[in-house]
Amino acid sequence: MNDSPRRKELTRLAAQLFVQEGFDRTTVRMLAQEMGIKSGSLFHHFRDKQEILAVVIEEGTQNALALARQALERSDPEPLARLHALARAHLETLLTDRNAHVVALYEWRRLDVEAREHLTHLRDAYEQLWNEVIDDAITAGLVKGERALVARFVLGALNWTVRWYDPDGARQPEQLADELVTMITQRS
Amino acid sequence: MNDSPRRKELTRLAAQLFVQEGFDRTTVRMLAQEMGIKSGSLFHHFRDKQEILAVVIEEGTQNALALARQALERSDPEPLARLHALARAHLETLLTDRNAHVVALYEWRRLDVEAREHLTHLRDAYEQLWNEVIDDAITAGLVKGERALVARFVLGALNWTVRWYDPDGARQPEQLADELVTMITQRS
DNA sequence: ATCAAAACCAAGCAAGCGCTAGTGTAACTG
DNA sequence: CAGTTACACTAGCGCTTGCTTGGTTTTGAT
Repeated sequence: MNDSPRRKELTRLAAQLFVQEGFDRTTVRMLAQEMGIKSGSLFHHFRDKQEILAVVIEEGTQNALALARQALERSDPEPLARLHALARAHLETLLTDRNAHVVALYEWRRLDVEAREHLTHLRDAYEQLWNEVIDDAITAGLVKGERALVARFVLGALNWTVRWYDPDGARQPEQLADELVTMITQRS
Repeated sequence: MNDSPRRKELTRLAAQLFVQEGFDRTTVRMLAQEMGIKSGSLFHHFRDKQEILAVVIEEGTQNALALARQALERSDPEPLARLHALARAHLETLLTDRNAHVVALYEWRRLDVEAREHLTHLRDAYEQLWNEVIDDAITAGLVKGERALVARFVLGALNWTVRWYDPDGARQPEQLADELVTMITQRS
């Protein structure tokens, strides 16, 4: 189908409900009510319930990928600066576009096979950015460890923030990113 | 209810199904079939479906807590040794008792209020162990950062392993734990 | 003013859901 | 041996689910 503005808005609402209730417990009737239409009308915008999930996750991932690339382009080419930039970009999308990413993290397994394959490619592209940046950081002696493991540990630490981060708290996403980089980099 | 050996076995099977299908998509009929009984008989062992989830998570958490305490008791009292010991214990339970922990991580929100409160206390007790160990590591100058943030980053990195770790791969859980500790500790 | 496309609605189907009621039976317990 | 308990069964109730159908209204370009 298309990507009309109406559909964008519906997707945003769906993401919110999926976070609140979980994908399986969110009924098409709940979705429709939140959108101010009847449950039957929902299938004019989306082929089926699964597609809504796929669209929510796709949009979040595309967004993250775009922001990460932008951040790297604008960054100082020094390995440490790039590491900071990518970590900040990651946390910023994660915590502002939070709903979509929580859904991506928690409901990934509910995607059907085709959607999962498509989105896996997107996610791989995103992780490739991390691999490069971390490779450089290790080569420069900033970080100790194997690339593959470091990347996974770092992404784990960052993604885990959606579980405890309080947006109303005093701390900004950037500060979190800097703290993480501090933790894993060696004193020069 | 009790904690008969039969119930233990049923719990183990339930955990496996919950991981495969997710809690909501796992029907009582599926559970019963996997257990070799009819769906009605299931409610002789568990009050309702929710209770099965609670029991699965409780058992996993109790196990992790016991193992962590044991590991700390046996460990050399040096901060670095304790950090290693706790990380190893964490990954060992996480990856051997994997099903229960995946359920705990993914289906926590499906718990009803009472169960969630009870299990939150258990989890807090577990995290308290981490807080102490990390506090000592920071004081000893092994790790840079704030205690609260370091603990959350480390737990995130460790828990994330359930998403990518391949038990048939060459790497042992202990090695992973050591790699993580290497990454976050400062060269002496 | 016209008319196609887009958006919506009322009604409901077929399937599946968690759970209950009532019964049978074999194994323990006094 | 009578009584109790543990465990399983059959049958199905009441309800919700995702989705379809067939038709109506709204919108916007010409």
